[in-house]
Amino acid sequence: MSDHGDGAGKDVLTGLSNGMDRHRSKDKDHHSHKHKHKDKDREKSKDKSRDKHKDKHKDKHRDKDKHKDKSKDKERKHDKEERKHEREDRKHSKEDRKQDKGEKKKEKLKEKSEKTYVEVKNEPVSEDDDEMPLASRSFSQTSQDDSEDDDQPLAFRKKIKTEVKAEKPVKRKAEEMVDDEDDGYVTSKTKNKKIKEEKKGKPEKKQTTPNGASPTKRGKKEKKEEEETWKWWEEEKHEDGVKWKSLEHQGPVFATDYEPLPGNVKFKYNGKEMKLSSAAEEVASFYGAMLDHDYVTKDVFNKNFFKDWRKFMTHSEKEIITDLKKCDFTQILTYFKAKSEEKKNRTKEEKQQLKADNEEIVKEYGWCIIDGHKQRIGNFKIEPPGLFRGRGDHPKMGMVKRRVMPEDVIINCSKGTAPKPPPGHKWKEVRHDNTVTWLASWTENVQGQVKYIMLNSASRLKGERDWQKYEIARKLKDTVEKIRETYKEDWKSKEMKIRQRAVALYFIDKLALRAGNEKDEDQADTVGCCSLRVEHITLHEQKNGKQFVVVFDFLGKDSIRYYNEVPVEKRVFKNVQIFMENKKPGDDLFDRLNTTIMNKHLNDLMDGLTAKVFRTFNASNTLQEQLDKLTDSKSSVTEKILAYNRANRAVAILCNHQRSVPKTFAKSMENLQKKIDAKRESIEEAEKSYKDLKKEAKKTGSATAKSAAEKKEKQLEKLKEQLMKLEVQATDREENKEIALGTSKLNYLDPRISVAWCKKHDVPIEKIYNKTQRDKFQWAIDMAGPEFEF
DNA sequence: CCTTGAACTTAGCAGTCATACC
DNA sequence: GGTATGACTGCTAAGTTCAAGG
Repeated sequence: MSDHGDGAGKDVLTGLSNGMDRHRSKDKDHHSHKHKHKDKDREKSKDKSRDKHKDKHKDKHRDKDKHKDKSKDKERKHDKEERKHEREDRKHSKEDRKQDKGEKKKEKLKEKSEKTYVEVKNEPVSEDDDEMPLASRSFSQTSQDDSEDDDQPLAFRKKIKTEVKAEKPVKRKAEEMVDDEDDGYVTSKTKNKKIKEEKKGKPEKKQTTPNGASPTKRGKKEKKEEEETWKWWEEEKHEDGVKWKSLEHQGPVFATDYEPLPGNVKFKYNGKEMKLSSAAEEVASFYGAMLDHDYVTKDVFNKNFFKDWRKFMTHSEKEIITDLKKCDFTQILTYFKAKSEEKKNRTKEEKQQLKADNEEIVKEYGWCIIDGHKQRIGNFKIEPPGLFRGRGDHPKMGMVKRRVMPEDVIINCSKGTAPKPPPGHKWKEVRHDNTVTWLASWTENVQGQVKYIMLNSASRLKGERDWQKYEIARKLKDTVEKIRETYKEDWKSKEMKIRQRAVALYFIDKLALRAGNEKDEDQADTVGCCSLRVEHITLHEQKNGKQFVVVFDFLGKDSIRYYNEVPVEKRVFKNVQIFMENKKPGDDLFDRLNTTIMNKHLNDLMDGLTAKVFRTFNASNTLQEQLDKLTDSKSSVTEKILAYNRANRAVAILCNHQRSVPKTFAKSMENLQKKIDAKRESIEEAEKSYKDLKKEAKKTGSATAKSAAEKKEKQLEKLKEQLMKLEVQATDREENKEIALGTSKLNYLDPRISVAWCKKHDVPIEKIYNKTQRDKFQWAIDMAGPEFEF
């Protein structure tokens, strides 16, 4: 097992017949309580036998068969229930840890060395058969020193760090100022004037022309010019930490005011009509509009909603409405449905008018002027109020997301250019912080996180960072072999922490796992590499003819299931065995590790290296390899594109980018199959008549018959070709049904690889990237020649 | 050191749009 | 001309990372 270099997981990468069993975990279906209970029971029995590995394995096997039965959803339910049970355990252990932290250093030290000792004792068993008796000897002997070592250098490091910090000038903080009028006045004012002039100049031209003769042509032309002119990648970069010199914008667009329901739309409680206060009605309508959605079948959702809804009720409403089950929102739903129907049926003119209105808003608020250049803003609209739709098993789903007011919003811009708040309102604050890239921000009430208005991905600010990201990934390509040697060496380390780190890094490298930060209890329970728990992996000395197989089965980001059976090096296998010893299913697999430790180590190995760089590197590298492998320069453009898509798919599989099977998938597949069958039939027919014609031509020898036969032959060929195309389409679609290509294309694949490939193989870039993507990757399209290699 | 929070990237979904197809 | 379908876009949740403060 020394194949690491090209990583397993990659043998899978043609993406065509992947050995990985990946399943989506979202449960979209309604689930009956029956299932729940069943799962619960199963779960219980599992709990009982959790310390017996054999039983556990069995259990997992059963699970897998179940997957193959396509009962993914049930499966996930099971996972969930399981987690719920074990959450308790986790809480405890977490609390223990927290307590640990709180205690005095000396005690901590003692405890630590004790723990190390325990682990050490187990060590030799597994190490013995491997190859280093040395380690086993030194391990237990030095363990105590180790723990001291462990602590001491840390203390030293800390000192050094603080010293260094003290010397360094503190990072420039925003000069948080309540708006304009003050010192920097003259300079900023003059600067602003310049900008304003520029700004004034352009839009005015723009606005006048559309009213004139040929609006569309002219508009397009100008837009093009604007977007294509700024080749920021040929300009000098900003000094460290500074994100802009000048920034001017119009502020965000707020959600439209609440529009009360018409009088004939009635909410009913306990069968009786009831007029709600405006605030309560608004929240009720959020719920009513979602009545068809799966969310409303979930207890957590309903509970959260109801609790929050009551906060918006008047006193008397609160008294009456005490049970969500007695609420009847159906008229509200009907109303919204009718409304969207109406929307669909609007006349052309109305639609056009609407479109024009929207464009007007974009023109006004969708752009900013940054360092003298007009750039598109990504999300200039403030999120409207509604019910929080967390993904997966989110404890906060259904909570009311409040309406954001100007008073909640912080504006960030150049001095003296602050946009006016909507009439009758004030901004929460106006600041001028050029060390950040956001134009406006507010704190959302459900999770308490800050939300930002930022630039579009075609902007310099985003593009530059994107470019930089890929440069770091390329740098990793040069050093990755060395890093691999290092961590392989570390598998043998006598220090548990280092071993864990090395094994985790191996997974990150080989499987492109995410780092895996710790999460709070009030978020969905998902994990990444460092936060894997014992319950997420199972070990098999032997599985499907392969040795030392680790089976990963966990919910990752967005509660997407990751399932993968991975043959690993023996040493890794043994190490994981050790990590799992004496642990409950809910315990951390890498109990000595977190993302901070991992990233710190990575940064020591290479400047700028973090866990996620491996994902970028892995993805881009894979694309390059696959393209080189799959592209036949003699083939047609269509075939080349197929090759590209396959390479892309390989990456998507590696990164576990899934999507739900499109709702219409089965149907459209059926249609396609019908087409294929029809085509087959007509081929048969054509074949028959061709034979007949040929016979006749032979018999009669007439020229007309002969040419008719030839004609038929050609037709036949054409038909066959069409059939082939359809078949390719069918397999392509089938292979793609659960895989999302977009995410990797947008976030992980160095666009220069694709651009170079297009240039080298004479494939028009439009075939690979749509307009938005071309905008985003402008820099790459401009700078990468056919010779570029990742 | 550990926790928390800010800032920025990555993610899938749902609605809309464009286009192929009848 | 209408409809079905896939592509695209907007949306916003959910990650990662870094740095500050306790």
